[in-house]
Amino acid sequence: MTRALQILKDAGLRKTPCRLQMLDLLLQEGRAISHSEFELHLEAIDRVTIYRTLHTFERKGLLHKVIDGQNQSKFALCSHSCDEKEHRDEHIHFHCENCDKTRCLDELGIPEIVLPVGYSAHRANYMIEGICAECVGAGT
Amino acid sequence: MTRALQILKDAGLRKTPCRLQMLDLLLQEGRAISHSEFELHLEAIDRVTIYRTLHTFERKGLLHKVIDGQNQSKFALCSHSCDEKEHRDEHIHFHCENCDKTRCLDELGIPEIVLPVGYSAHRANYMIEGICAECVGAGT
DNA sequence: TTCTGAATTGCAAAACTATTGCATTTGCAA
DNA sequence: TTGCAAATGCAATAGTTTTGCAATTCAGAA
Repeated sequence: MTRALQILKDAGLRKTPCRLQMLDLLLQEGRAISHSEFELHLEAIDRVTIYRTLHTFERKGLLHKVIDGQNQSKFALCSHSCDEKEHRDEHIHFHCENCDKTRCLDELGIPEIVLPVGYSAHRANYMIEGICAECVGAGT
Repeated sequence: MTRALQILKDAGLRKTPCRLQMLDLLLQEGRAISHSEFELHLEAIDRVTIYRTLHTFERKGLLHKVIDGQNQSKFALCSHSCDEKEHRDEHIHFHCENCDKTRCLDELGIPEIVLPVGYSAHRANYMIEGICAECVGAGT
């Protein structure tokens, strides 16, 4: 059984071509992917279905939305224990200004901050923009 | 001379009603403001002019774009030495889930991170979501 | 103060991005 | 194999941002 199929089963979701292709792309690329990029890779699939699948995956805790600086939502596979009830995404994201790819730096936790009195935190988001390892030294 | 007028002069920009009103709102609120919120407050001004003014201000180093947790762009006055050439915005942003307002926590610097080998950072963005001091204890 | 050119604005239209409704198709368990 | 809820495709709608262009406005020079 493929990895994608296993993910769908674990989430209690039906196996459909759209879902399998989207998971395959995410697994293959290992980074956050935008709706428009899915659209390019899944030619036979309707735009709307991709939107709906993204929402379904997010709701089931399979994906988390990544905010990059460009007003574009991207989605990355949750690496560990996310599910319908509890959604944790406490790592740093990196957006490359050269190739525009966004990656989760799963190994880097977000440093805690002491907030001013009166503020209480639920969630934190740490985004770094720069040049990624693939682009460094590769010219522009 | 009003504060807003001084800002425009320093930036070498012409005085126009739209610009003055936008700066006044930013100065008065002391937080990041979205395009749609500007639109509500500046009734006689065209949407497109607001978009263009935001771009102009950003380019001149008067504003920095803040991405809140909903992937909505908001704009906040740069507090110190930003200009056309150098743009620094190295502080934490806080987005209140209750009132939806976004503030710059100017006094809180962004903790530095040691990136994996090969990555180089230009800019960092640290966003905290939670409940702000005004909303805590005020019920929902 | 008046004039003039460049900057700025408003309006219309286009380009994107995202959502909704509904009829049809599909996956899966009984 | 069949039935039905889930998922999809298509059309339409809603929302956001950008672009082109003509008209207006600002600020410095005369």
